[in-house]
Amino acid sequence: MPDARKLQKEPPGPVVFIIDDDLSMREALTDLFRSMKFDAEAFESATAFMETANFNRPGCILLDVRLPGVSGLDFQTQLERIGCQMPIVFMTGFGDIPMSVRAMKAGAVDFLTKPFKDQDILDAVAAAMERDAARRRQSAQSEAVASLAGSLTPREREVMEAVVKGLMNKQIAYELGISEVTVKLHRGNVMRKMEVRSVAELVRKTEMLGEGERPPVS
Amino acid sequence: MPDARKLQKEPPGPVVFIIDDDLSMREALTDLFRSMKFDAEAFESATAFMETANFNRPGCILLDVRLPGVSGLDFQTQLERIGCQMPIVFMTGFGDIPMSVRAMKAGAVDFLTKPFKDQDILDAVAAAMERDAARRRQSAQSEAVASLAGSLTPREREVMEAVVKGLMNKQIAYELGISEVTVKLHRGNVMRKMEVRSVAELVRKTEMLGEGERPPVS
DNA sequence: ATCTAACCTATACATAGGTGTGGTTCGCTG
DNA sequence: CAGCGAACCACACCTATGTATAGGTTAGAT
Repeated sequence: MPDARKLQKEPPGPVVFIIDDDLSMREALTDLFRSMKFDAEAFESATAFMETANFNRPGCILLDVRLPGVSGLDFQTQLERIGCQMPIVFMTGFGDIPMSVRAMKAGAVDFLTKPFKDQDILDAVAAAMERDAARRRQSAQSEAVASLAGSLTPREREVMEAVVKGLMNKQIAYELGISEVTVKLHRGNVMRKMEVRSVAELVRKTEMLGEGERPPVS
Repeated sequence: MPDARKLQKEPPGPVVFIIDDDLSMREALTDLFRSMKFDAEAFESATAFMETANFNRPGCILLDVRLPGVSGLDFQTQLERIGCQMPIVFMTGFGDIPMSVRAMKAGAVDFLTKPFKDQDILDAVAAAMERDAARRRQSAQSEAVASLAGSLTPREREVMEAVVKGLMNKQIAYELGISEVTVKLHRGNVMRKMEVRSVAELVRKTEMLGEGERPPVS
């Protein structure tokens, strides 16, 4: 991750990224959200957003379906693929049902038809922020665990997996072809490095490992 | 559960419940699904469905949005409230975007606009069946665990909770105000009744307890 | 060549967990 | 009241786990 420093320095306040080709809409929305507690940044196109925005910030995206270049729906797919998990609220003046259904199936928070009331978009953004915060909590937890697990040696990892499977030391020893004392040694290291003091805690921590991750890019 | 016997006797094949006030549509869909591997049952209205259908069967619901009496969307809410978790595929000839979004947010599998191609509804139903099967697997597992846990005495349950928290026997003994030997006794009973042979397994089983349930009705 | 990390082993002791036998008490129910 | 199940305790015995000490080998880095 080459831009880790940049991410660290970002302000923690949630931001609303507005992507719409209509200038007056961008201004209206920017004003609206700044009048609330939120940061707001507006972009004219998907490419402008991709070039400028830091999409690892806490926040959400307000996305117009009809954009110059790629459509909002395709852009949603694109964001998904590069690992941007920011919740998306769609807006459209000329939409149809299949479009909205596709967006919702792909995980959109809401799909608003223009014109909408201020309250509608505020509610949608609130829901999106809530979803983002939840995902972020989950993700932070699982990264913390992954970081601990990263300090394990390969052997310790094997032992840990066997322990959470419920195997006894002697079984682990047999399976790995080593002596029971060595298993105890590794096991002790695992407990220390994973910062747990019981098998129960260890099981719960390891269960968070296969969940919150999404490889950034390839 | 007064109708448990009835549920047991139902055939296991997945069924498509079709709810549409248009007779020709009902017939066409019934024929279509019967020509595939599915059972199909058609209803003219939501009330007819509620009176006749066994909605604990594996299957899904094809629901027209515009119905005599309650709307399809309200009916969705209603089903949710009474604990019917069958996946719903909406169909409509006269829908709008907010309608489809509301349905999708409430968990609908799909929202098709009439006229649709056979393949569209077949795909949607396949997805719905898949979702139902997944939910059913999950639910069956968690019921099996709940059943095991149901055979525990109150004290054994307390001990189990303490064990999965990672407490040691002596801590459990202190917290419950009993001796350590008694804790061991209860603990042994817990392991036997829950059909596990390690704390790791026990933790995993208990983690399935607060998930798959939904009280049928009040 | 030396150092280090990762891996392995052994002995020894301490603590934790599991099982069995036997017995007490209480409250409920036939 | 007798029987039963739940909950409790104790003693004894065994197994499993944890920790510490004191080593050993190997592969890769300095």
